[in-house]
Amino acid sequence: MLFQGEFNNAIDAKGRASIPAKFRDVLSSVFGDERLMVTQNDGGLAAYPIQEWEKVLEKVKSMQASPLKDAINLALISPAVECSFDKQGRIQLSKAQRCYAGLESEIREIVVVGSINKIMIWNRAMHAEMRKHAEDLLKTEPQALYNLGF
Amino acid sequence: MLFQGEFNNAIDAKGRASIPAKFRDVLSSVFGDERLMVTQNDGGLAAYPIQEWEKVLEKVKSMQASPLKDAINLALISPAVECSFDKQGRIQLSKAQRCYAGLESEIREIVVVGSINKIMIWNRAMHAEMRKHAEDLLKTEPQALYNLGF
DNA sequence: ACACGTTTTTACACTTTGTGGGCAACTATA
DNA sequence: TATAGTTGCCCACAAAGTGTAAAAACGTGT
Repeated sequence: MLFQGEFNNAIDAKGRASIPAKFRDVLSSVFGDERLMVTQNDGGLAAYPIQEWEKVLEKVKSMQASPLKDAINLALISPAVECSFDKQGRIQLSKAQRCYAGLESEIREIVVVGSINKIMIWNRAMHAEMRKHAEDLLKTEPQALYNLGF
Repeated sequence: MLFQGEFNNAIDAKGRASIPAKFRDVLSSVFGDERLMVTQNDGGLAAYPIQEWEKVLEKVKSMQASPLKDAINLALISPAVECSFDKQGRIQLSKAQRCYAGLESEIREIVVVGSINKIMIWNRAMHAEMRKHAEDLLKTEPQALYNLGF
């Protein structure tokens, strides 16, 4: 369990998103490298430790050519940008990234979510909606949840 | 029957929730480990002994991909954070957790409820309403209750 | 009902983290 | 070459989290 938990942080007018200190600690202690590869996925931004990103890249490279591989390259690999932290623990998101993730100028509220080997960044309102949908789905499956031990 | 009973405890201004000593005793005597994984569920917070959480995780991991699995990851797994006790028997809840559970700054009153293999934490007012709804439902099923021996 | 030990709450001081703003260097454009 | 926009760096303040101590509340057994 590397990255875990949800954090209600902010993005400032310049597009700098602050990342929880916990996550930075994981980066430097586990990976020894505070850089992140930030790409766009599923309406939000996904930030991978460089090491993890390399692993993903290898796997994609070894796929044989197919429309799926092309789509992965186009939608996930190409948009990825390397980011590092400023002294206040923030990463600078590009305009394209903010645009994709619905983080336009006035919006300050984001959620930073640990997701095992990567860090997700969402517009907070969007994330709340996704969570609501997820919870509605869970409510229709009480038995399944019980069986899983929840 | 591991965790059992309701306790009207408090959460302080910094978001530290005190957990009944009884539950801590169960943690150290049964599990030999006082850490908890605290996640968000159903409007409150659910705290699992690490051992129990691992079991749940294994089961979820072994599910095949599906919308239900995605919902579980989004709503239950990702928000989970490991907590341990301070010297006064309290756990620090994150801002996001308090926000989710309706435990904003001024609210001090919580209920800590034992629920077999996990500990639930609720805003006390919210819990009172849920209980009321539950009781209303029970009134519509007197025969079922009688058959159960109540 | 009382005294004792345990548990819970309150209070305060201190550290860390997060946020906003200013300034200068750099880029791209016209 | 001027201009506007972007990026990085720095500082300072505010908010949040951590730790400790002591008071208050609670429960137990006598």
